[in-house]
Amino acid sequence: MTREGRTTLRDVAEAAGVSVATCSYVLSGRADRTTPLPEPTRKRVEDAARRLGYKGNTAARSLRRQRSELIAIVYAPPVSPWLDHLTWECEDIAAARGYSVIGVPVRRLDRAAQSLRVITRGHVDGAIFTPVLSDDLDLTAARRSTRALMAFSDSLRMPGVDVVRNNVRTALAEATTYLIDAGRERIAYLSHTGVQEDRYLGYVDALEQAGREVDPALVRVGAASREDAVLVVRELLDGPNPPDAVVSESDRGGFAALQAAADRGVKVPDDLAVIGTGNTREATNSMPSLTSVGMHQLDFTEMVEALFARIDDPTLPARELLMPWVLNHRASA
Amino acid sequence: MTREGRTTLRDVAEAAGVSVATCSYVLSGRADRTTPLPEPTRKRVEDAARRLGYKGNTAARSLRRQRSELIAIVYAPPVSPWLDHLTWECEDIAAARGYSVIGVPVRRLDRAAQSLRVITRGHVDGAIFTPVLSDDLDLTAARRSTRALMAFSDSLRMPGVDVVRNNVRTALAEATTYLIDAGRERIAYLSHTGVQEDRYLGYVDALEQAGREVDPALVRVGAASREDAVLVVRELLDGPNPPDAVVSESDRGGFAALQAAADRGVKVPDDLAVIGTGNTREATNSMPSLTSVGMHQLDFTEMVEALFARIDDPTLPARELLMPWVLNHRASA
DNA sequence: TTGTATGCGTTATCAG
DNA sequence: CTGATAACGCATACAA
Repeated sequence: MTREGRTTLRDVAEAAGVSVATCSYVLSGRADRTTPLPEPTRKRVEDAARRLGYKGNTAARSLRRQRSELIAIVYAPPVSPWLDHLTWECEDIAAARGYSVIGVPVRRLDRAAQSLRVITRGHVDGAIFTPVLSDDLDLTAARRSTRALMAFSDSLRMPGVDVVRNNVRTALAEATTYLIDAGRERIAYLSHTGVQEDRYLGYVDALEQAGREVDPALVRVGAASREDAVLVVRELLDGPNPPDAVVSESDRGGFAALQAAADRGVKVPDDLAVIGTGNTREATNSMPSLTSVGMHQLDFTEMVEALFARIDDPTLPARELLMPWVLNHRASA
Repeated sequence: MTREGRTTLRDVAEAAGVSVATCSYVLSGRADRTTPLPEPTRKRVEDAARRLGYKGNTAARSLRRQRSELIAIVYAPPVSPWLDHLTWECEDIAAARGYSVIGVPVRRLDRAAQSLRVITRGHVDGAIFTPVLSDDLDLTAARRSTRALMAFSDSLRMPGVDVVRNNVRTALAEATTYLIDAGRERIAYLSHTGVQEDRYLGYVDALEQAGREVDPALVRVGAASREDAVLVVRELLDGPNPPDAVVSESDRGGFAALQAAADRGVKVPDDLAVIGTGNTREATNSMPSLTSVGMHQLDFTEMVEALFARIDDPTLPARELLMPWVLNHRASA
């Protein structure tokens, strides 16, 4: 042990009676070299490494190799099942390639630079920016510091970064239009944090196209959690002019609306139609099941593969992946 | 730009016409040196850095300084509001000290080593292991590789790692006993993933102390998501011998029980008492509000401070923090 | 006040 | 088949 108790490669080398170069070769150097296996010494090294509990040092390794074998998922709390799903699909694919995945929470935009240091100064080989953030953050620094960048965004267009288009705006317009066509008169909009501009605009688009005005009293900013959102919807329902439909920016808000309706004895979908966003798996199981705008089914494989393709070869032309959102009809609307 | 487009300190030095040492001094070296400020050149360096978009390189810096200014929160999906809360409290305190926080998801225990490489081989200055994981993972490697380790666990006892005791087992026993004393006959237990052994044991303890047997039919492993849990509870309620009380390992499960009861027209708490675990903020807002076992209020400040104290001085004696769980009475039981 | 030299732990290159 | 040796990018002690 050299300094602070951490076992270094030199410790292993001394214990095994060989050079550090040899240790590095047998321990980390892929056996892809011409020489197959130096059987006799190999075991000595491996034993020594195990005995000393050698774990390697990522900082040194990635400094030398210019690779960290790490990818990051950048997200804005609160967390969601959607994020969970994305994370585990990433992890599965990453694990198969020897990569690990970390999450990078960005809570406050004014502090984003600090949170993103892992990306901008660190050595993350690739990063995925989830929906809201892709549009609110300046990704130039991140792009220069990583081999690959993937962003969920319908507007972003940046050389060298792959992007996932969700056509959120048109999808929410479609959902709203569906409600209009079904004869709903007072369609409320339940937003999340106020930043998901695109989704809200889809709602506005549909109203305008139908020659209606946006009623500010029907547009509510829900809180982060489901139970908080319930309060908001209850308030709506208790008001003088309750809505006969709710479009929510998230499934979470959709469930909240269902729950608030149940609390107040409002029948869904007869008295209140509810449409969520995200099309999470839970939408199928709620009572009643939740009509939801979103990907028909969650599958990020293609996206993650594309990320790794670019990690392997950053000169690849920027791709534009389509993961279209559709209106998934269920019982609530 | 030296190699692949990343601006290095040398680039800045050349552009500014000074040495790298000087650049390092003005850009990163805390001005704690005796000399206050070399005003004239300083600006030149800073300008050059900005112009070239210099961002530094964590790998090199932490290799040299033996510090990464990074702390990790290790968790097992699914994510929860609890985790969100912990994360942002960490982030607040961390930001004030120039640190960033990352999340490390550990989905599969058999792949934990891979996921934890960031901790064991990487340069994370400190790590927080959240409840379930603290007991299922071998933390020795992690301890040797970080300056500070904090674990939520009632059983763990490891030199050099600080630990948060929650007395989960006795707390869940207390909750169950409360139900027994209230005359509940068939108390179901809704578990999460089957691994939260301690919580379940609390339930068992209480039953045994009351001279009752555990009815396997009343112990259900709920799914990860809320809507899945609803299905489980509905099934219970539809069974031949429905429970008159539910103890859930999480608030999520508690909400699910409330919802299932509403679906089935079962009155809470008259026909069915419900107690959740975690005492999340949402428990106050549900309808009816959810009685929940957990910290009276979520406040991780002391814990995070302790983590940083150990980062500053790893030789500190291991601390044992108490964040006692109590039964928070509300309308559902 | 600024520059030179050295090393952090690892891997890649190239001799022996 | 193994071992010197030289970087990777940065920060510090020390010399100028």
